[in-house]
Amino acid sequence: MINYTDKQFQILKTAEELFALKGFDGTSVRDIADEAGVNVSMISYYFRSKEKLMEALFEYRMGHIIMRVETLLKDNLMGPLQKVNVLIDDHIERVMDRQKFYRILFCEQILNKNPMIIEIVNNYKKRNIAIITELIKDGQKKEVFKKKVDVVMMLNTMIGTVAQTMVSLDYYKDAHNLQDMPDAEFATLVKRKLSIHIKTLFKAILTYEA
Amino acid sequence: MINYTDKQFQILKTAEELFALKGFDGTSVRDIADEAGVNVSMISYYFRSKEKLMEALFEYRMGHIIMRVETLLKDNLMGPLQKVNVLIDDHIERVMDRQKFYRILFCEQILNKNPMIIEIVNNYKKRNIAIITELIKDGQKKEVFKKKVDVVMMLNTMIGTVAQTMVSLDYYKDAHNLQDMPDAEFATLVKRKLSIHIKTLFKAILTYEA
Amino acid sequence: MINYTDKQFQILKTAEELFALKGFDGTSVRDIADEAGVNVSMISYYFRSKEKLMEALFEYRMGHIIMRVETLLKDNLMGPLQKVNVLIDDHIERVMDRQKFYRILFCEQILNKNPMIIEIVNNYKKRNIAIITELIKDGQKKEVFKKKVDVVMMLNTMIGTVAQTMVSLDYYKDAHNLQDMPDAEFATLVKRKLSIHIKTLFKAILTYEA
Amino acid sequence: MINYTDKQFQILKTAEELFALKGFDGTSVRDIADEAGVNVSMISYYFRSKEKLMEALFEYRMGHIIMRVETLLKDNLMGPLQKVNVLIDDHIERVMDRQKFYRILFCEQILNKNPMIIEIVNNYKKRNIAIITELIKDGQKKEVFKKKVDVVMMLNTMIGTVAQTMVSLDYYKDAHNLQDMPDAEFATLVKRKLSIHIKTLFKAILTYEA
DNA sequence: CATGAATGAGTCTTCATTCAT
DNA sequence: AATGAATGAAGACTCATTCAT
Repeated sequence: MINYTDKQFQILKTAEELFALKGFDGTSVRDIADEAGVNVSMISYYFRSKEKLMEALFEYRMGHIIMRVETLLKDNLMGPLQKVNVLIDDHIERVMDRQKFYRILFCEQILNKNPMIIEIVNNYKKRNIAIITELIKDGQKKEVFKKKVDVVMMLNTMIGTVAQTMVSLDYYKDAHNLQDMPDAEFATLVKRKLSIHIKTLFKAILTYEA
Repeated sequence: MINYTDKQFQILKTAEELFALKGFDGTSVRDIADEAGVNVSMISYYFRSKEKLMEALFEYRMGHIIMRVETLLKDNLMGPLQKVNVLIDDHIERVMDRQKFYRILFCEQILNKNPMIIEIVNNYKKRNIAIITELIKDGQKKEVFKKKVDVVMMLNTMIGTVAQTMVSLDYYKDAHNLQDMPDAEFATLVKRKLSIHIKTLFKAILTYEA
Repeated sequence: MINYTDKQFQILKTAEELFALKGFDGTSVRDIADEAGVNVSMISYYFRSKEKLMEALFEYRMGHIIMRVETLLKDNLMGPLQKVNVLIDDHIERVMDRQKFYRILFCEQILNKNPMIIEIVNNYKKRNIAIITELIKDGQKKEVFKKKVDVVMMLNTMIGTVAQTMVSLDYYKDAHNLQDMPDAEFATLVKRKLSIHIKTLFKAILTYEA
Repeated sequence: MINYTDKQFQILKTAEELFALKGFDGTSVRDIADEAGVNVSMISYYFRSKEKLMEALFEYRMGHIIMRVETLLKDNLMGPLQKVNVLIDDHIERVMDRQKFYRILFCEQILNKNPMIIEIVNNYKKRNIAIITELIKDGQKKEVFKKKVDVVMMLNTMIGTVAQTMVSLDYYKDAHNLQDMPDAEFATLVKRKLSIHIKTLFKAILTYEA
């Protein structure tokens, strides 16, 4: 994990903002430099190229994410379902709190142009699947979970539902006339809705007999 | 619905291909022209601008989509759950068969730069919600569905799960060592998996008492 | 003098309008075609090229002008000063009534890119000088005009004053709060002002002893 | 008043040259760049756009002009007519010495497309009228000038005569077989002719009783 | 005779990057 | 270490004209 100076971090943050807003190709290094209040040449100087800047952003954000997940499941006091629920909340929390970055992530995943980023994303996915698989096997052994569970689909539902909810936030706000609700309150509302919804889904897949 | 000449359609198709692959801003009109085997100026000539080309693509694809949905639910022989299942299969079918277009759609939805496209998408979403809401009310009246159903979340799950599955296809293929499976067969496999998965989820939300 | 069909004349008229408004290079053949309600290819078809269209316009307008001047001075009942005054009024009338064309003419004269047009203009100027010189010599013989008269400067004053007045019309209207005066009335007003002004100037140069 | 670097000034000068020769729309930024010996992108880099380059040129030249006029009339030793004469000579000098710029100015005035330039020109005109009006009122108070004077027409005559003379220089040279006269000498000749001519005109309008 | 489709050269501008300092 | 100037390549788009029908 590289330690960035204030200026470097400022660039990174601005890049995240603009990439999320206008896409990688829709954002010029000049845009970033202007918005960040630094000279254009600084970007090449610090990050080598626009592409490497993007990769630096991914490394920075993904690094932080992975570290958080690690410790979460070592707890021995929680049951399997409880752990799954924690995982769900953790994911919701993470995505909703880092919406800008996740917008970039989803876009990049769709286009999958940059192989370096694809690899980062795939590694992350692999880890997640491994962890969840482990968890579920444990739950099956303890006979809390049913035998046939499609982990990949389950994850796709979690990730996809949260993503789709995130990109529809504006629409949701408009549709429910919540324009005046404070952002923080609205975020909490959505998170709670998501949490209940996905937990219900997962419980259905994992525990009920079809 | 405009009738396109062969050449115009060729451009439209190529644009879809490249936009899906490299994004709107990552694709130059020259790329499209070269790939489509036409002169660069033809694009401006036929579609006025790169942006209008994109919009033309959206109008073309969305027009076709909307027409299909319309007739689907007028059938009176099917029960509410059956209709929901038909809707799910229709959505899966549509997205998986038009992956390129849906990649563009998801990207645009994330970035939401072009207001004209946002409107098209929102209208589509509004229609879908209206249709499903109608369907569910009918099911509730007939006492097949439970009382409290969050339609928006349900749709987000359907759309999100399919989307997430689509963008993970490569990963999925690799993870399951299915590189040698013929594309058509693989597509059928994924569609079936998705169908079962989402139907299970929906049945749980709609019918089981929590 | 070529006889133009309705369509050809329509093009010619539209070209005059647009050349006067946006200059030759600022006007595209497509602009002209659209405004004239004809197909783009018609312009090349009828006039060979954009440049030839301009030349056709000049031939058409200049031809008409020359014809009018010709007969004006054969009258034997008018004295020399009276004839000069008629010439002044004729010039004012012509320029003010064909402002669009004269805008093009002045611009082309300033830039003098097209040699063919320069020649047309120079021929016209030569004729004017010849006629006036003749007139003045006659006046000098009759001892109505003083001996030393700079014909070229005199003409420059007439042409220049009218031109400068024409291009300043908008400013003039604004400066004198005449925005509400009907166009025809305003035109008459300006013409009268110009007429008196230039006649006064010419009388001073031609008759008074300095 | 911006201070331009050598390179920027070189571009400005070349632009003036080419705009005067081929008009604004007839001159491409590539023309300017090539002629000025700089990279094409430098023009956008320094001046933002071709249009802004034109405006920069106008600001530069008009700024210099206005500064000169300012001090001219504060002199208390000259009489009103003398001051008018100084003004005439100043105008002649200015236009003849900056022919290129004034060609552009006249063209722009004719087409009046760029509102920013129109404003600059109108302001200049307003100032001139104000100054001259002041001068003439003074002359009337001192009973050197007659009561009724049309200041606007007077200015139109001065400006128009000089302009018309300038654009006819080539013709004039040819007509009088002065092709061999050195440029400087020819310029002096024309300036003197113009000076005498316009002073005569103005004296007639201002002092003689009609 | 008249025209809609088509084109390649050209338009201005912006791009990410490099260079000299 | 940091930066303002500079650049060539590429961006989308418009141009006047031609050609097949």
